[in-house]
Amino acid sequence: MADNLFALTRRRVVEALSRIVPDLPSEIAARVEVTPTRDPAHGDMATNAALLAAKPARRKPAEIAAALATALSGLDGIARAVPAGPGFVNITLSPDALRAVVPVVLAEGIAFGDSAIGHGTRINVEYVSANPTGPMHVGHCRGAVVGDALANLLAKAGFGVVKEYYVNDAGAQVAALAWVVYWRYLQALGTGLSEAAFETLVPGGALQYRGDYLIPLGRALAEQKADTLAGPGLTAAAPDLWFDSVRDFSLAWMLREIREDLALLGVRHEIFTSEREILARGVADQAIDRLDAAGLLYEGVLEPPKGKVMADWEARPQTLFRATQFGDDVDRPLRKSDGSNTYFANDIGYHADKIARGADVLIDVLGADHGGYVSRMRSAVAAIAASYAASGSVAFEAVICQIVHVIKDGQPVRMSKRAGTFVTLRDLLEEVGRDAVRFTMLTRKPDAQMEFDLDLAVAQTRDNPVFYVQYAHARCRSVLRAAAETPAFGDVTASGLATAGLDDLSSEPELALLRRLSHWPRLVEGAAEAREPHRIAFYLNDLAGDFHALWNRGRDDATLRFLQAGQPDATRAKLALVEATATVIRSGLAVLGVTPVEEMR
RNA sequence: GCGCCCUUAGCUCAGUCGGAUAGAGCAACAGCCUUCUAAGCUGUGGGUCGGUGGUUCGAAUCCACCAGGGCGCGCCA
Repeated sequence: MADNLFALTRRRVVEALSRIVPDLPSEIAARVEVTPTRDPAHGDMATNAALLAAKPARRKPAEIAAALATALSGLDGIARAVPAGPGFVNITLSPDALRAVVPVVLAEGIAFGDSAIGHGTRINVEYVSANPTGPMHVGHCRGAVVGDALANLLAKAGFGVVKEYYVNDAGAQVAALAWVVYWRYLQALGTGLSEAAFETLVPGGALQYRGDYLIPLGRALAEQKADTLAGPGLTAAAPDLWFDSVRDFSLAWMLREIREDLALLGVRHEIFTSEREILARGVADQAIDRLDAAGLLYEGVLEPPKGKVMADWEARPQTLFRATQFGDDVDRPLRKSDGSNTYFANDIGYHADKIARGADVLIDVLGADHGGYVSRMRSAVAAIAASYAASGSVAFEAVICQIVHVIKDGQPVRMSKRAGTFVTLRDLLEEVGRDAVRFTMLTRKPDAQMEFDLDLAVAQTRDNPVFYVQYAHARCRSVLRAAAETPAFGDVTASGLATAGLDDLSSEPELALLRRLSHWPRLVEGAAEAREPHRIAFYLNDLAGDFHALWNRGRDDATLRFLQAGQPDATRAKLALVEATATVIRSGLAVLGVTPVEEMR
């Protein structure tokens, strides 16, 4: 039996259909679907094949459906196939065909559901990429979890995945960071300089990043360097004396903090790419030169944005990239008026680097505030792929993560450091724990705003999906532990149960659970193609629901309890189902990066 | 003003490249512990899928326009 009942059945449907409609166009055949039915009265699966074939065949859908139903009815594992509605064919599988999923799951373990639809296509998933100027906060967290789960999901679906973090360590923000840390350093030394006086020295005339979190950096720097970076009398020294070392010290510190936060969240990037390094290696310049050589750059003047007040706007010639040739609304500037690169220009270099390292698809997981950036990056990737990719083309995709509103006691939490309400990722982790954070962040479509209810995330109730799914897994493990104590039940490990006879599994709630398990490979493929890891969380919630329902039916009907004293064969069949359920839950939790719970007491 | 995203039950949200009578949880009401975990389960009620047109065998889904919410709009990242 194939891993994926739906894929197998689909092949059979297409085969039968092509006999009924001999000159079936291949593009029609490609659109044939075999889907789970919404209504159990419609059987296990339905196909739209006859509806699709009707037009090219110039025959009535019902007529083709009838023929298709007849053809399918005789096949092994199909108990019944009947035409229905406007031209569907409803398929009811034999119980044996449903049961066959169990030994497959037990043999494959959490690898069950692995798919080959990715065909090894190399996908680079870039996520988090928080600026190393401050601690990670709740906003970064969603992108981190979504990106990580998406990467896991794509890997499970057979893509060759690279998880990457882009460190923006070259811009003006990093310079601003260095200035603040230097100020904290002088303070730690006990400078007599006033903050106002110091600010007159700062480029731009004002300190940024005023949060207390930089005070420890100043202290550490003071311990490490004593007063060697300060001017006479603990005043500010000339920047060329201290700037590089303070900047490097600060970057290293912040990046270490970020990596620690990510580790606590269970996120592990394979590659950290430094913007400074991209610049130092000349990657950005080279990418821009190639765009220039391709005739895609010019000096021009952009129209002022309409409907937005820009007090200091004036017409200026700039180096522009012809993004409009690739579908963007407007051409985009690559150089600031001081001649340095825009963020976009450097990012072109970075994306060129990702392509040069070998990627067929680039996915950027971005916050909602970067939504306006997508069209220009897509244009740039299309333009540079021609000269960096062996195939000459690379797809660029963006997964946009909307804002997270934190709710506590039914009220929105105001993000305020002064008020002591938490803002950082670390606080969130301490409050609800890693698994709850990850799972909860994945219970919404990425591009929909979400409310993160702190109380719900740790609640031990049905409406908390984290708990509900974990509870189902714990119950599975509990039964298996109990079974292991009765020698008459035999070997109740996964491998021991893989050979169990399953004929006893015939009640409706058991069949419903089998059906759900059989959906898993199909669900993985759909979620991966749609880049929607939240579907995994919803599936697990449904699967847990089927299991809890079966569990409770055992209260009314003793024959549905998993452990049947004196009936080792029936018990082993049920235990195999329990083990398979636990395994698929673990398979899904692994994608989400959530640890399964063995016991809840 | 322009672009992108969103609008589904009282609330929070699913809804499979267009598929059958639009689903789940919460809240409300009625039931289920002599039992492998009642931290759970079962049932009932609840909908002009923001609005109006269009495309077709079929639209919550695709297209156009409109209303409401979010994000963005040269030298920030």
